[in-house]
Amino acid sequence: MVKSKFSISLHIMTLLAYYPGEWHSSAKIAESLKINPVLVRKELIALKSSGLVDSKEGKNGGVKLGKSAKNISLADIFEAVKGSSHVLNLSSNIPDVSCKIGGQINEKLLSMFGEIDNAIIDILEPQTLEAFKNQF
Amino acid sequence: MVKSKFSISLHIMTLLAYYPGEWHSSAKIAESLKINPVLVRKELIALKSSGLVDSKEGKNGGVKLGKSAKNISLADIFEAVKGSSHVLNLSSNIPDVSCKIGGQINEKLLSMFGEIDNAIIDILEPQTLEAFKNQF
DNA sequence: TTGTACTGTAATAATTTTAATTACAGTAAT
DNA sequence: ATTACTGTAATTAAAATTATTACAGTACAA
Repeated sequence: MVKSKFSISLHIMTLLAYYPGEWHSSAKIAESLKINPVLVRKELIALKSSGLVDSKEGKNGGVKLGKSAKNISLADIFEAVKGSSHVLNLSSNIPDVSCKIGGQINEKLLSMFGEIDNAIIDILEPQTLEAFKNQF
Repeated sequence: MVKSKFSISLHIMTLLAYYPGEWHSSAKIAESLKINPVLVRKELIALKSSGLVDSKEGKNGGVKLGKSAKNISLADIFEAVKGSSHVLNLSSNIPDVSCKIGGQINEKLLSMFGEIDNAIIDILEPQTLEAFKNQF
């Protein structure tokens, strides 16, 4: 998981929650986040497939929340962004498999990464997008 | 925090715990992890300054655990690696500060990142390096 | 007292990852 | 038809990560 994607997606979702009911174009969102519109549209792919946002093509199109901010938790956003990856990574190189530790450590690490992801989900679960946007 | 550094440091620490009492050279460690020896020595900087490893210069030098694996938790290693950074990051660009949300979101995100780091520490705290290395 | 095998660290190069840009087909409103 | 969007692919640019090279400093040991 790219470490800054959660920040970007949560920022997008907060904008949508702050101005509910409106269709937001990726260009306007990108202007606010100061990132490229194509990157916004790419971030939206995961959020859409999780049902967190709806999009409309064509003139006056854009994106809006797929459900009420009260019914979206920050864990929902985190899980959408994370997908099947983890917040932590293995080393890019495969360790020496002839070594007792090197041959087995990656599987142990991967299961630990799953626990770590779940610990993050647990603390984000009770936090709603509604409450988050109301801070602003 | 670089996402793969925890994996690298934990692998190093596991090797040291598996063969306690010996001085391990960065070259041997690097060979086992299949990474560059200089990268190993750089990883060791944080582990040394946290007292988790001792090092010895000169011939027959190397590194070994700074204390018993029973007294090292995986959280100790995580915190050493993490330092003052977070596992998640802000977007690399500064959002539009004239926007109600853009002007304030980074501080909210940073405090959330602190909570996330702490949640990880909480689940790693009860896990000792001794128990981890005994899996192999 | 010299050779050997290390750490520590800096500087640079190579590689990989991430983000930006360009381009354009498809869609829908007007 | 024109305009303003999404969706997506392809390419380029920039940034981050990792590897490599180099060498001063240290300690052991012949």
